Amino acid sequence: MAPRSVVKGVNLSQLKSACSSCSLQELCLPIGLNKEEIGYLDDLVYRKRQVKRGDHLYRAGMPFESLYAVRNGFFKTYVLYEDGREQVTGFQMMGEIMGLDAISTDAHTCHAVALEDSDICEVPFEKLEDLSRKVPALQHHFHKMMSREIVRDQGLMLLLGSMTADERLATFLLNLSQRFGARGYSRTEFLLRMTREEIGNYLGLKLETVSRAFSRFQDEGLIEVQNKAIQILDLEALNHVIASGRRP
Amino acid sequence: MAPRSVVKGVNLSQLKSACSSCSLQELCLPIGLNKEEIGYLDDLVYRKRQVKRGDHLYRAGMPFESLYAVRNGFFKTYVLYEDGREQVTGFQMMGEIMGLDAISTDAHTCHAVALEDSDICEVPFEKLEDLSRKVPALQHHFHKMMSREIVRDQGLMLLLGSMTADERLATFLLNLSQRFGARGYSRTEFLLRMTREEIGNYLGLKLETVSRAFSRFQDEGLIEVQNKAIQILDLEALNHVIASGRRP
DNA sequence: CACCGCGGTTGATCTAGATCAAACCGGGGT
DNA sequence: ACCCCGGTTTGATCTAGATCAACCGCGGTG
Repeated sequence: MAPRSVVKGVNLSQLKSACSSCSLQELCLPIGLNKEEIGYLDDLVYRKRQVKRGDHLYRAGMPFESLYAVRNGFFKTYVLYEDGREQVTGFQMMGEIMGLDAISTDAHTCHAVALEDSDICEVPFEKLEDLSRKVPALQHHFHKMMSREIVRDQGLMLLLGSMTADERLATFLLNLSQRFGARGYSRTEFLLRMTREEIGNYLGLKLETVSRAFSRFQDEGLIEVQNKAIQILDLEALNHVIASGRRP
Repeated sequence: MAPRSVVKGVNLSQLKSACSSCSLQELCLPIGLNKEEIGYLDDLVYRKRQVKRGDHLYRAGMPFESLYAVRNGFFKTYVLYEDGREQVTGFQMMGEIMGLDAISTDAHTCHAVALEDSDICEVPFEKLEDLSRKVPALQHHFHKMMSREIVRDQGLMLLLGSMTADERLATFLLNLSQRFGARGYSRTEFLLRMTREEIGNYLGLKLETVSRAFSRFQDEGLIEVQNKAIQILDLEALNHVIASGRRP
């Protein structure tokens, strides 16, 4: 109720740094909120929770109440269909939002599981809607977030619809590289938190095909793989694989 | 400015029928707006335009100002990538919304072309945001619409990532059937407004594969195809193709 | 310390769908 | 009536990736 809350354990500078370095990057960082408005946000994001590796943050069918922002760690979201088919719909890292799909039906349509010990912020959706009615900048930013998710999915469609295995994997690696880079981590060295099978499922490939593509890239000097540890040796060449690279 | 507008050429009952029968189905029909609120909407949807078959409603890169609701007709949206690759991202019919992807960048990311002479409603996005700040039901409904688009795209991912050609086509036909049905048209007889190539692109298949699948379905008595005219003879069997049907 | 088991790599084969090629069909224009 | 021409069907072949199968390596556990 109190419009601002300077108390409550989180002061402005902490929040600011929380924003830019992790959790609410997507939610609050890019918009020109004034201090008072940031105070609102402080009220909004009320529960910060830990999720252990392997634990589910939510499951399909659970009533939808909140969105979740990854503060730290790594998640996988996936859909399970009646006939047992599974589709990984995304891997979320620090600063990214989960649960947007659930708004449409008031129930989660996918499962979210932590691929490593992670911290999340719970964002009660009703509060977010209330607040975004009062803060146009927040409203607009939220709409952009949803729209960005749609664009992301459309990129995936192209990938799944018309790329070769090598192109898919190169796209995947470059996407991770870019996202790690944007968060201040190395663009060229990182750990894959997911298995080959999960990568394959996400990219519409079998795990053997993923493994072979990794090996091929390594043989050609594009990357260095050691299990989950990836080092990109030649970003340029990896980019080249995608555009007209490896198709006949 | 005027909160309600009983004048302006469109009275309530007309609007109502416009809603349920076509344009704003998705936008206004399902929510419990009161009369005054519907009056607002009347202000909002200000331009109704015709788009001739083959004409583009918008093109990628154009500045984003409005969403568009299909009142009548049939559209295709597609993305063109740098290297010339093309991905059809959807086919929109009466009552469906185009342009949600553009919010994220303030510019359209895809092209929209009419597959037959069509009527659309232009919905200025700024006005929609203004209004949805005043009308919570509208706000929530708009969020649901965006979310539904995300869920739809995730369904496409599963299709593209793990279905056989037959399953894809069956899914496609059943989806059309369901959408036509929901609009009061026949669930079992309709015209395909798009070419085999467009279907193939959408489903991640080549046109020959689409054609062959059509022929196979026809041979097996599931459907009757004559060029663009489709008649579904056995909905049940078509459903069966998808779930465990045609995979080894 | 030996064992187990999961995740990963690698090889050999198989196949759905792509590609190449030819013929067909139907509607609009001269 | 004829001829085009874009869209479609159908056949023959090719191939990327799936499938099947064997093996490796390492981290946890009795």
